[in-house]
Amino acid sequence: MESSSTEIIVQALTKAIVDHRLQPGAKLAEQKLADHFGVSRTLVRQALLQLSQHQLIRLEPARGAFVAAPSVTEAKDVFAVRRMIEAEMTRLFVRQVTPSKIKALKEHVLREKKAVALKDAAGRTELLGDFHVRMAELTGNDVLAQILGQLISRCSLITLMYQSAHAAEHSHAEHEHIVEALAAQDEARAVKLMVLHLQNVEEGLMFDRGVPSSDITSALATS
Amino acid sequence: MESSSTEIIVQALTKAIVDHRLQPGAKLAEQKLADHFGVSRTLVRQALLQLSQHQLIRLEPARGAFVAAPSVTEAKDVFAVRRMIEAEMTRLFVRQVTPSKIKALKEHVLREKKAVALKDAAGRTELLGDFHVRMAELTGNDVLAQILGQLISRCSLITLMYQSAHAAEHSHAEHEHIVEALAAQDEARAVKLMVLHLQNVEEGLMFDRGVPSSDITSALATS
DNA sequence: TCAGGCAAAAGTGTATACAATTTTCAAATC
DNA sequence: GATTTGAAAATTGTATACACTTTTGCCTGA
Repeated sequence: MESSSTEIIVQALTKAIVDHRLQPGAKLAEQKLADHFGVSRTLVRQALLQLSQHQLIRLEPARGAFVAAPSVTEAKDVFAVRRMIEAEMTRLFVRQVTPSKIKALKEHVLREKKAVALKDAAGRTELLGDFHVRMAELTGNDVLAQILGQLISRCSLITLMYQSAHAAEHSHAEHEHIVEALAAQDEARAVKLMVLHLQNVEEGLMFDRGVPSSDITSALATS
Repeated sequence: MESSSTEIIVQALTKAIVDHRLQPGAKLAEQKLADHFGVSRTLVRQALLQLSQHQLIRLEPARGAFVAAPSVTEAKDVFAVRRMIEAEMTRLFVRQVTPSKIKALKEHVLREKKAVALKDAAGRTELLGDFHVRMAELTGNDVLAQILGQLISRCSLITLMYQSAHAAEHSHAEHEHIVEALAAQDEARAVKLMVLHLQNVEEGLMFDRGVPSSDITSALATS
């Protein structure tokens, strides 16, 4: 079990969903995916089961798999949990900061800068999320990194549904400031900046704009 | 998809693992489970895949499924994350506390008292964990409840591997004190008690005692 | 007695077959 | 023209078949 074929399908679909190539509400038919990946439906179903546990798709009994369309409530809940975890994570990070850890974060922020400069929307969103996961990994707590990774991938979907075009550049600048505070071992400032950063990201989302019904979206996409 | 047969198998195996009827390291052969539940291996495999994502079992390629045996490092990581989340959760709870929420928690603590009195070890462990999930649910943040639920079920496995016989009663008393602080809307005290409680639980675990190798355990268990 | 090796048995990984349900779409009815 | 109906097509849910890997256990030879 735990074959790598299944893992490849999960990765590919995750990327397609997070990159917004598959719109929220889109149907994922098993046989079509099986043909595309050159495997049987068995492996596709394994992959879909995993994706549903990651909350990236929704499985409706006897109807199939659909790309998830997180509700505004769910979006706010995810961000609330992220603030809880990341505020404490930031404290933990400051307490055990080392030059090499700061170096690792600075290198990551540099990659972000390049992605922003290149107007690479998909890669940018991914890197902006990875900053937080990288921080978690650097604390040495694997469970923390895993839990946060889950939340971030759910955020990606939310972000891509609701985020305005210009909000992303803000995030990058805020990451830079957070790293500075971490380097200075200024716990209070680092925590404050992190919480503020997450609030900014959440507030930058346009929850007021009408969320397109998934069915309508699909209809328009195929017409 | 998402049939209820699979869900039944997941529930049954989860309970068996958390209740310690299946020891860490025990092999879960697909055909035996299929026979036991009266279904084909297909559904068993779906269930095992889910359990592996919940970290309750380990899947080894071409070798099969084994009940997870969390390492000491992983145990400490899980508790560290729980402290992060639950400290903030307690703050959130106090800020939006209502009489009916306190009532709900008090009723839960009462059920704990009964389980402790009855020396019902399995039900006791379950209820002690559920206290924290119930708190999360009462904050109205479903994502929080879901994430914490995951961590708690991992803790159950850890607790059952390492917890001393007498540590459980402490937890119950501490839950009572936490509820009192919540009812008094004393945020600082509630948070302090919660963090202390989690530290006590973790320190009550006997990490120093030799962790039996899973294979040896199985061998001795069947002899 | 014990280590090594080989064949049989058991178990997992993937594909396919078939049953059950949903979707589609055209014909019939109002 | 809109709505209902019903059969065909498509799709999902579950079981089974088969290839491949691992485990088991006996047999051999030192």
